Amino acid sequence: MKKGKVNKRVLIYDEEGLTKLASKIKEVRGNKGYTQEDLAYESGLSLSQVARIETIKINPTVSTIFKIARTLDVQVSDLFDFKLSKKAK
Amino acid sequence: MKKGKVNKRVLIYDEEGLTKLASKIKEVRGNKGYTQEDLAYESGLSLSQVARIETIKINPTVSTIFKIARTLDVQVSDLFDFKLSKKAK
DNA sequence: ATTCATTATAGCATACGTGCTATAATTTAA
DNA sequence: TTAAATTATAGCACGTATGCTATAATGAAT
Repeated sequence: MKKGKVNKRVLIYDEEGLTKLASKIKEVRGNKGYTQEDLAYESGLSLSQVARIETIKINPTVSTIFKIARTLDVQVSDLFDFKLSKKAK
Repeated sequence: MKKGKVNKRVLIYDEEGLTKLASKIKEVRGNKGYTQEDLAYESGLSLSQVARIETIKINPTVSTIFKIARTLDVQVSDLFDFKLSKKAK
């Protein structure tokens, strides 16, 4: 055991889902002819945040995704229109 | 794009979307015969977190929703199967 | 009313999501 | 190539999502 802190928190970071979500957002944004800056400005999000989401650097909150969906004028479910692999049991 | 207008820091908390998401999760969880504790245990989330989501106390991250979807064995898009009102422009 | 199960609330510590400002890297246009 | 547009990265401050532990409220069962 390492010295110092012991209880390291297991972080919730679903790489598969975040990767697929990022692809969806990029896809829809591109299809609408929006730049990251367009999306950021119209949604009220920061440009850095949009970039971080699309490059899978963070695990955004659902309200952030709601803002993106509203701005891109798609259903939220459209941004989650992919399948996750089954969890291990 | 448009510049010169500073983005005001606004709390990101989409009450409408979070309320509908909470309803969906409760609905699906109930239909599967899961208690909050079942869902928490199997997903690896804390019971308090599940309760906070269902009572709309927090704005969860998407990875948290991915865990719930996997545990309830539904598509993520099923948990977002609702419409948001159009954004004001 | 009394148990039992389930759901909701509360306080704390800590990791991290987010906005902001800058800068770098990459892509596109000329 | 050069310049411009677009995307990506980085560090900081602040608020919050999350786990944990515990307790309280609610509901169901008759």
